[in-house]
Amino acid sequence: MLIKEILNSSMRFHLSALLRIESENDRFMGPGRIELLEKIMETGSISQAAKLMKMSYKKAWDSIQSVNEQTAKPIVITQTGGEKGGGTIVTEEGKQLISAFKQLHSDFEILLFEKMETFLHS
Amino acid sequence: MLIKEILNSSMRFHLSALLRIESENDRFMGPGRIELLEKIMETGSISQAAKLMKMSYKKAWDSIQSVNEQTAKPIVITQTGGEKGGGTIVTEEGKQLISAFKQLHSDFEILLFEKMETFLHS
DNA sequence: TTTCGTTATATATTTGTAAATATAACGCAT
DNA sequence: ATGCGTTATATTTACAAATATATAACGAAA
Repeated sequence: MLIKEILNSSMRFHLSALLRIESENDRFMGPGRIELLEKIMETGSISQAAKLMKMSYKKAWDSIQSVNEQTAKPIVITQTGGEKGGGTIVTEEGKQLISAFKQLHSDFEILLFEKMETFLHS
Repeated sequence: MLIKEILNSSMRFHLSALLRIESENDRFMGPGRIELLEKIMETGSISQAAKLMKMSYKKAWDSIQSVNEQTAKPIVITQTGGEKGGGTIVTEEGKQLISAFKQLHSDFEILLFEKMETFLHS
């Protein structure tokens, strides 16, 4: 008997996987941090990026702090004070990291779909 | 510049993905539920299985309830009262589901490792 | 009919995480 | 000097999820 015959046929099932890169103790990169970095690129500010995502400033700050602590080259550079009160930019290395992770992520989405088909017919 | 050169070289990074099968509203199957089903097979009891996993009985019961509600064929069969007070068995369909999910999961472990290598050298 | 260990169910408590709040520090510009 | 909007940091509050607790129901066996 196939797996799909065991499942409730009126329901639609799918495979989900929250893809993350982790180091020994800490998480390093995932969809949430990617979105945060992209919003920082757009706005030039941690606080505005957090607001756009409806994320607390503290969580946003902790996140970018964590990312920067796990890289040899800084991913974002923050400036306190100054003309506009300060701001944050994403470095070239940061942009490369975003791009590589998004590629990885989309590759995985495809794999998830393929593997689910195999599973249902096993 | 390669991604691996951006990361802190003294840390070890890996790709993680909590693999789950979900329906529209509910989760269906994941590593926790697989372990629970296996422990039920071993002990013949939800309460003993929960104790082995240090899971609350309620969570265990809710989980197997949820699984059974999402299948055409029952995955576990529970009996209330009787000689030993009752008990729970995993059906043949349940055993097949466990086997298929574990295969899927181990396939993915390999893919995760391979994709991480590609990522680091991109 | 009493005992037993289990399933079944509801309610209360605890715990952990996230968010909210408050405040200080910063540095350019006016 | 003062104001501004931001980063930086600590503390408090709120919420959600898991756990703990309590109790009823069950049915075979003694």
